[in-house]
Amino acid sequence: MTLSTKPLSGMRQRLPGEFRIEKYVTETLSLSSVLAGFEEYDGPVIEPLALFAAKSGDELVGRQSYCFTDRGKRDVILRPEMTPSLARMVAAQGELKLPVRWFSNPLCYRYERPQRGRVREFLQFNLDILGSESLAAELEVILVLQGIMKSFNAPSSIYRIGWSSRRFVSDALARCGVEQSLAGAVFSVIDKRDKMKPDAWTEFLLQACGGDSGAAEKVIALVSVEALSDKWLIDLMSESSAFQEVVKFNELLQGAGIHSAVFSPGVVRGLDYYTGIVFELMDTGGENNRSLCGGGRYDNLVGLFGNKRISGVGFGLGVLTLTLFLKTYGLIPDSVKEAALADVYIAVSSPDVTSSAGLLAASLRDKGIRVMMDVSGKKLGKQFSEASRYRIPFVVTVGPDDVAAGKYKMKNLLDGTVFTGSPEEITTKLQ
RNA sequence: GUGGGUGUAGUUCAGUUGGCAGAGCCCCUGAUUGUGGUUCAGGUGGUCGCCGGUUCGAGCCCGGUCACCCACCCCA
Repeated sequence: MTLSTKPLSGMRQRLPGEFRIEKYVTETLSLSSVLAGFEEYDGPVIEPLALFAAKSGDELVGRQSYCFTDRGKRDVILRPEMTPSLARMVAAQGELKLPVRWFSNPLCYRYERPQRGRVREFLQFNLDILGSESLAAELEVILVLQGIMKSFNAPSSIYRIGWSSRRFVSDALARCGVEQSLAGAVFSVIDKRDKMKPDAWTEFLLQACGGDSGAAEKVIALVSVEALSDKWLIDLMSESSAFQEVVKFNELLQGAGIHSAVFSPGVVRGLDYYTGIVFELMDTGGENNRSLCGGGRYDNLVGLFGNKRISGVGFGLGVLTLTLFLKTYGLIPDSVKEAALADVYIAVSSPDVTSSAGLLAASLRDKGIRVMMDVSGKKLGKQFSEASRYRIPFVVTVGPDDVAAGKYKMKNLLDGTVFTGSPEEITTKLQ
């Protein structure tokens, strides 16, 4: 039986050309994080199932996870996300100086059916602040998010950061007359608003409200609110501390110049552990109908590991969805897509001088010059083709005569000129 | 888990009413035995996803199956 040439469905396999682009994306993410004083960390790929069962949500753990029993009879899971591991790491370190600002770029796993922008093994960039209760922490992570988009040269017209507050929406639903027991169902109906036809959605909402049409109408009014200055909203929420927090955060965002952030009561986020401000980053065009990034505040996650209560705020960002977004808008630089593999190619005209060519290659590399030495043994014309294909700008030819003379010819493939000189002179020329 | 689509050369895809398996690109060779991109000439490469059925004859029709893609669900 012959083995398949394909990897398992949805598993990550990158040829160099694609890997170079992914690397550009992840390195840019890291740079933006470091620029804001964040430190990188990592955690285990395999975790106890219980770590996720508590707070991540039934759908994620029950249906979309890689879980199995290991040889020690432990129920384990390939991490579907990073945040619970992060919470544990912070909970275990009594000596940590709070708040911590950490980021990571973990491979995560979800057993879902693959489609555009969604696979089973994926990189999910994470950035979090733990140990700060202040809204400044929310502001800081969104500032980093905005900085990331800037570093990719994405104009603010092509994306939108929608934000809301779980606490605010719960409070508002109660004031709209939605029973406490129905709030969860109404949450998920709100989340689907953009994906359904208005009539069908209204009907769906009415059901979720237990047939209470008065409450349903108020919920519709609530999610239709476009500005926090809306008079109906102010009347409804005047005495709500969650509303005051939302107003306050809006002022912070506006004052900090984050104009791509828009208050959207419809943003709820799927993960169960979010408790306060939540946000997501969407492509405003139609090509990528999925959020690139989602995040928010979680108050109770670290508490799972003891009586310590540490509040956190952060976001996860799909490297693959971000890459698709960047490709859609032509934001992958040509220098990344068509990077030269070396500064100079050493063409070898005869096997007799391979060692001399190697010596030259090594001495150039010692100076930090990127050198690709021919290993094909093909004739010179082919070796030049090879150099050209790799977009290498210079070719040094090594043959018996050159070795004897101690001087080599170096051709500039961009303008066709030829320079002849000793290894030292060539080094100088290339530096 | 649900629905739709596609499987033919390394790759992107044509393939007429069921009648010899095709093209572009890539790759290789040569024109040019020490100098690339362009051009020209030639060439390698296929169990038509797999199994079965109908037929004198199946890439094409029928049944099954597998794989992949897209969308839903969910989410990054």
